[in-house]
Amino acid sequence: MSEKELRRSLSVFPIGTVMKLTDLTARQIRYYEEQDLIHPERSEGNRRLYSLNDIDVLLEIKDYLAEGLNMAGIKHVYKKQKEEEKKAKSKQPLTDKDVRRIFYDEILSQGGLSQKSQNPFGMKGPQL
DNA sequence: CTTCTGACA
DNA sequence: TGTCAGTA
Repeated sequence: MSEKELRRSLSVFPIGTVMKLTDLTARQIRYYEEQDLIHPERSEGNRRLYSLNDIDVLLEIKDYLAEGLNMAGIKHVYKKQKEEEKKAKSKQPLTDKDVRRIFYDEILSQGGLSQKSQNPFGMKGPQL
């Protein structure tokens, strides 16, 4: 692991800072943690400490939500993303955008995973 | 003052 | 998801 990755993984921000950086409510941020989408560490006083990586994920989740995906859809994306990561280690490296495009198509073609009252019409498509 | 967990008129 | 309570 490079030093840069290590630093991005250091948990140092309290939830208040993450709220301002992501525009998400504390309720949402904690909920996504329950869904195992992020894994913040805890301080001595049991306070959550987030890393830059956690913030990036939160920002991505916000995008997926805006694109009309519900929790099931988002979890599906990350699940598939991990599967691809393993394959990529032995084969050709897949970029983050490739992963997004591939699963965006896959998910939408299946029709499901989109949020009920949202996107009554069509989705705009991934911003690549 | 900020964050945490649990709960729901 | 919002929000209120009672803490730490």
